[in-house]
Amino acid sequence: MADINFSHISPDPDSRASEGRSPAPRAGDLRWDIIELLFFAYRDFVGDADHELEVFGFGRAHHRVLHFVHRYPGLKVADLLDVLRITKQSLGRVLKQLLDEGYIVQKTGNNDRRQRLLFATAKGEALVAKLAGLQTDRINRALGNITPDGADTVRQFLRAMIDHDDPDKVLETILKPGAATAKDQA
Amino acid sequence: MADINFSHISPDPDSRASEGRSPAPRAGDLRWDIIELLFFAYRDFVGDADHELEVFGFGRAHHRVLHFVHRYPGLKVADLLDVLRITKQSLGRVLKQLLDEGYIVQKTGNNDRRQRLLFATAKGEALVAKLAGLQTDRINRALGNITPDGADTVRQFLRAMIDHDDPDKVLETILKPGAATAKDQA
DNA sequence: CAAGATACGTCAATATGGCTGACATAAATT
DNA sequence: AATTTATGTCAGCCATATTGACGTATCTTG
Repeated sequence: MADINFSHISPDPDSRASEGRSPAPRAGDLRWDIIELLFFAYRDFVGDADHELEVFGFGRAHHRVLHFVHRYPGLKVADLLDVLRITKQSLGRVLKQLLDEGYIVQKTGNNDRRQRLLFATAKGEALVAKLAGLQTDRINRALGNITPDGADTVRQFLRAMIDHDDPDKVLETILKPGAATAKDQA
Repeated sequence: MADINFSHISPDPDSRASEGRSPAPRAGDLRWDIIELLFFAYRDFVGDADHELEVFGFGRAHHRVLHFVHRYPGLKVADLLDVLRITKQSLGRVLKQLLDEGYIVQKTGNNDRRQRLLFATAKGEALVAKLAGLQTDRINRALGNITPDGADTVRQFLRAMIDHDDPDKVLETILKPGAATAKDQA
């Protein structure tokens, strides 16, 4: 049945450069290789969590909320909106579910009692750790043949891929120069 | 007004490891740093294209279709479904728009006349190149302070993040051992 | 050649997760 | 006291994904 051998679908002529044993790319060349690697890598990376989330009746949106609440305990709703870059209404639906089902709790702010500071419950911690575990396994596998210096290079690359203008507050802590994470700034 | 200084939202205790000046992570540690960097990096990476696509009334889905049709000219509909991992019905809408508006053309397969081989038109090529240009600019900026060997490390990492079991045919060409892209296998 | 499998297209209904606009309440600020 | 801020919520819209069913052209096979 005319077994498709894909000889006819190899990348087309204008992807001619920046490839092979990575010769220095000429100006104007497009980074098709890295563009595609990012697509597939991210697809499979989030796929790990997606499968597990289905079991709980949650989606990617719930994961993002739970992740940042876990990582930055006491996050305000407004901060969460900044980080996720979605509207209050979109967040509302997802957050309500996580609250109702006991993955997250709210505490009234001490200084400003209008604020609802968000915290993950034990149940929430357990789920987010499980999801991070799956993703960590993938990352560890991927870093398997890479030296510690190489891992730093990967971090440096990812960090530099992020917009640095007008960072929200969470992003600020992540991007603070030099450190691998915000923790080191405290 | 109680300026939020985020001292209270620094990453919580169980993210205590695998950080700093990347000490070798202990077993069981979670890669919170890379998980978050991937999230933000990918968000901004696709954001570049998203903004431009709005101008054309297209979404991310159109970009993905156009990208792979451009990169692998003569791609069959079935192959596209494999790569994108969406259903025929979902692809249908998006593909129809791209066909109707002249970004893609179909040609009946030579061997198998049931197949509709897909090709980008000049108009399609122009758009996809524009989008790849934006993303390439970001990648080049990110690789700015990284050596050629470091860039290879980044590629190696991204490649290793991808599922290698049951690869579809496009992925197969990308993952073929050693080479940076499929082109080198021809 | 007839039967069945395959490649593709499409209709209909549904879910998720975004969006805008409008409005309400409580608490802080001025 | 008036205003602004932080949050929540109602109502509706849109994009993109899903499943299931069905139709048609074409290739493969008994």
